[in-house]
Amino acid sequence: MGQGGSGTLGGENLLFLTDEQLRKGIEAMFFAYRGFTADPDRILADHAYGRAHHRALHFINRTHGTTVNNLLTVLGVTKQSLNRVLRTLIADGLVESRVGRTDRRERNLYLTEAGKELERMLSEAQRNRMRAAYRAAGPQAVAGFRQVLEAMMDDEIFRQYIALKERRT
Amino acid sequence: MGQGGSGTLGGENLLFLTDEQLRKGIEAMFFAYRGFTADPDRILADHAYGRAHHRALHFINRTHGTTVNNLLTVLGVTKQSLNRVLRTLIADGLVESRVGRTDRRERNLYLTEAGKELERMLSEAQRNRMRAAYRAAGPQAVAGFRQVLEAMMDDEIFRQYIALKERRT
DNA sequence: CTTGGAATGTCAACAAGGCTGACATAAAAT
DNA sequence: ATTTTATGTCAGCCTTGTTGACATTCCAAG
Repeated sequence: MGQGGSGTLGGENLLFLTDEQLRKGIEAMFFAYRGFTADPDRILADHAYGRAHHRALHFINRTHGTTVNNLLTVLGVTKQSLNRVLRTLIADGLVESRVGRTDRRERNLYLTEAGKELERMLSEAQRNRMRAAYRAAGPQAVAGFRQVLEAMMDDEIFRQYIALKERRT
Repeated sequence: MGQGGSGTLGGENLLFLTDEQLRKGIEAMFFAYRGFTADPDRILADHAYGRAHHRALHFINRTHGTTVNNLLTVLGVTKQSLNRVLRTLIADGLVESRVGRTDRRERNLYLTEAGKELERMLSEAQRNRMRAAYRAAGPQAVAGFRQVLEAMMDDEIFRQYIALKERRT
C-alpha cells in the first residue's frame, strides 16, 4: 500500500521524526507493553497459567465457536503451541471443544462459565489499566494512540483478523 | 492544536470509555506490539539471537558504560537471566565488560564495533516501522500516542529508568 | 467406490528465555 | 574483622515458542 495517501504531509512533520524521537517512541512502547501485561500476569500466576492462556481466553471469548485454525491465525503461533495451551484449558474445564457440525475435522471452541469468569477477571484488570491511561491522556490523545497503533500493525495479520470476524456472525 | 485542557475533562470522556472501546484498544496494543517486534525478530533469527539480546544491546547502546545492576532494573529480569544473554554477547565480541574504575565490583558495559553494527541494523529496522507509522498517523496523533503510552507504564519502573539516565552523565 | 491428497488437530521432543535457590568471589562499608 | 553489596555461575524448573510424526476427516479424481 502506498505509504503516502491520506496525508498531504507538509515539511513540518519531518521535524519530529528525528532518530531521537523515534527512539523515545520505541522505548515508550517497550515500557508501556510491560505495564499493559503486568496486571493480568499477576492474576495468571495465581492460577498457574501464562500469557498464552490469557490470549486464548480473550479471543475465544471474543468470537465464540471459533476454530483452532482461526485462533492460530489470529494469535500467530503454531498449532502445536496453541494446542498445549488449549489442552490445559480444556482439562481444567475453562474451555469446551465441540466437534464441528459441517466439517468434523474442525473443533469449535467455547468458554465455559468458569472460563468466562477467569476471562472477565483478566480483562477487567487490563481494562482498568487502559481506562486509567485513557482518562489521564484524554479523548484526543486516545484517537492518536489508536491511529499510530493501527499503522504499526502488520497489515496482513490484521486484515486476516478482521476477515475472520466478519465471516462468522 | 486545540486539545489544551489536558486536565479538567468534562463528562464527555465518559462516552468513549465503553468496554468495547477499551477492548479495541487492548487488541490494537496486542497486534501493534507484534508488528513492532517483527522486523528485528527476523534479523535476530539470522544471528541465532532472540529478543532478549536485542533489549540488552539497545540499552547498553543507549547508556554507554551502564552496569549490570542498572540493566537488570531497566529490563526487569533477574541477573541469572540477563547473565546468560550477556555471556553470549561478550563471547561473540559484541559487548565489552570492563571492571569499574571507582567501584571495582561493578562491570561497565560497552558495545564493541561489531555490537554497534548489529544494534544499528536492529534499531534501524524498528525505527523504519515506527517512522512509517508516525508518518501515516501525523504529528498530532503521535503526541497522543506518546501520552497514552506514558500513562500506561508502571510508574515506578519508568521513574527508576529516568533516574538512572540522569544520574550518569 | 476407492484411493490419494489436503486440511485439521494431537502427541513428542527440543530450545529460548523467563524464574528460584545456592554458592563463590571480590570489593566496599561498617 | 565482619558484614553487605555487586557480580557471576551452576543446577533445575516452567512457559511457550519451534519442528517432526501421525491420526482423522473430508473431498475430489479416477
